[in-house]
Amino acid sequence: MKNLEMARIFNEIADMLELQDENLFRIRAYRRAALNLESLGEDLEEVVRRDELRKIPGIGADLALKIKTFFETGRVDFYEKIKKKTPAVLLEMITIPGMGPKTAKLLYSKLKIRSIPDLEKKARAHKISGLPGIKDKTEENIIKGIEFIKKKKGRMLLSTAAYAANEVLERLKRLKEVKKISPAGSLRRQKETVRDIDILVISTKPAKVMKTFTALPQVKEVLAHGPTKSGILTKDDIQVDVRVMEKGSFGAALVYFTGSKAHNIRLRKLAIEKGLKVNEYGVFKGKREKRIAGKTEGEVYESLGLVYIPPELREDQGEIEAALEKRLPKLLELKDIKGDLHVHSDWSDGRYSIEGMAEAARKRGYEYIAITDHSKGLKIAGGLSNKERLKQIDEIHRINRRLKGIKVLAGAEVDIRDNGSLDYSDDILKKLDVVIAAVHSGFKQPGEKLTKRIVTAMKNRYVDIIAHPTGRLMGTRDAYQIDTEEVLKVAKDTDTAIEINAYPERLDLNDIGCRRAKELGVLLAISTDAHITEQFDNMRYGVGVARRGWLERRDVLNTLSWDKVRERLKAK
DNA sequence: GCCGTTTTCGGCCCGACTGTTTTCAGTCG
Repeated sequence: MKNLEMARIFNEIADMLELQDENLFRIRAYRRAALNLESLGEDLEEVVRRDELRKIPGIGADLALKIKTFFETGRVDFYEKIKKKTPAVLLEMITIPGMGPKTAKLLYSKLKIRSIPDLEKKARAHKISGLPGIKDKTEENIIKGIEFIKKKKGRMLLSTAAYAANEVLERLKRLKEVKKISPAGSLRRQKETVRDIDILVISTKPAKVMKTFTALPQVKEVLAHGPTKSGILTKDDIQVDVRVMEKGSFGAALVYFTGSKAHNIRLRKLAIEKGLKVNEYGVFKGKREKRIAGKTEGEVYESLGLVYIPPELREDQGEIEAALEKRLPKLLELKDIKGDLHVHSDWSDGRYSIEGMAEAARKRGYEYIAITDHSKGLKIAGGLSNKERLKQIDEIHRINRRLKGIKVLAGAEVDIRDNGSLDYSDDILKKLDVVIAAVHSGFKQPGEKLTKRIVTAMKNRYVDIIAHPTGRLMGTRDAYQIDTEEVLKVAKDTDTAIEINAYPERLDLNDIGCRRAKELGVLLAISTDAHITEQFDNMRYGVGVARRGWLERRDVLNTLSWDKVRERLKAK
């Protein structure tokens, strides 16, 4: 898939045009196109082949031609040309927080900056202060900015952000001046990774809130401290921004701070078409700017002729059109989940007994779990031999007779071997209630081979679910190069469910894949892959992915009750 | 550079904070 590469090129073109002081809207066009390529559900090359590039929002005649040429020749001439003209150091300089194209160009031309270390050296030697419009403070900020990018870790996992946000929320909630508080931003949209944490506070005493926030014990550095908006860096180098508003603006502010940016832009355009104006304070009408909405999010959407759009959909990926036509999906909710179909016990690499896991699941209100310990080939994870597997099946049957209030399915996470065959023979597989097949080796094999292994596994009549289909571990390992489209199509044909693995590092299948799966009529199973009881909590991240993928209850296998899920699994 | 049931040309989202000014440009989200 070259989708991301194409997006990167467009983003880089936008950066370079910005350095050339180009028309802002032309720059925005490149960025918008890049964003839409990043979130494209299918292989861009397929779209080229069908000659449907211009159906992608933000791709017009010019960009379509650039994409087409890129696939034909492997290069984009305009990109190569502009790149030659732009000093590479300028592109690096604008990644420093607080430094935009104007400052970067000024420093470059006046001081002949050659590299970031060179810039740092000159800043520390006070060569920068004294240039037009620049004094000591700016110089200090440049040094700080360079230090920041040196240690910058990029985006954090959603789970990390949720934890950090909660620590700040809990602290601020204790203030009597805080009337309402809500996380916003990509955290609220349940994006798989988050850059920084946005929090909205409703209070009539913003100064007090700002003062408390910037003095919290977890603060390492105050990045900004204004009357209603402040930003801090925590001791874990996580940026948290808090904005205080009055209660009549709560809904409008929450829409604004939740984003995404693309979604907000669409809302504001829609408002203009209706003679309205939207900002974080509300929706305003007429010359006298009378506020007609703002208190709740529902009110804001309604005033624009839309039904309420859940945060997870706010990406300008068709949700606005769907809301206009009142055909938004009724998204899956955590409470719809009736059980967990991928759970490990101490028979393989889990920490707790089968009963221990079952008991914890029952307490969560689940009707069932599937114990799916590893198969014999995965020795490192304590995979079960044929004999042990049969013994475990008997044991699970015994436990079921004893246990009240929850059912345990006898399952297995069966290794897909190098040739696509499975790690147990059919006469063992058929004794299991649920068979999950997964790739645990050969991650670097060519895409065709990996795809073929998974496809072959799905064609086995006993395989019910494919676990973590792309194998990615965010921050550690990229997705392997499988042909997702092919996998999904075969999943549909063979009536195999695809897993949404809810491990925060995995979230695999991801949101984009889920949406495509739904379009193709593929059933998903959201599973925690829990190795300890606490990991059952990760279900909410899996549900987050599903919601971002527009999934409804009927699209997810484990929303079915015990009887139905058993029937469904047998039917394959 | 994109886009169109008011437009194929002329629009294109909106505001806070900072550092430098003395009314605002630059940057960010």
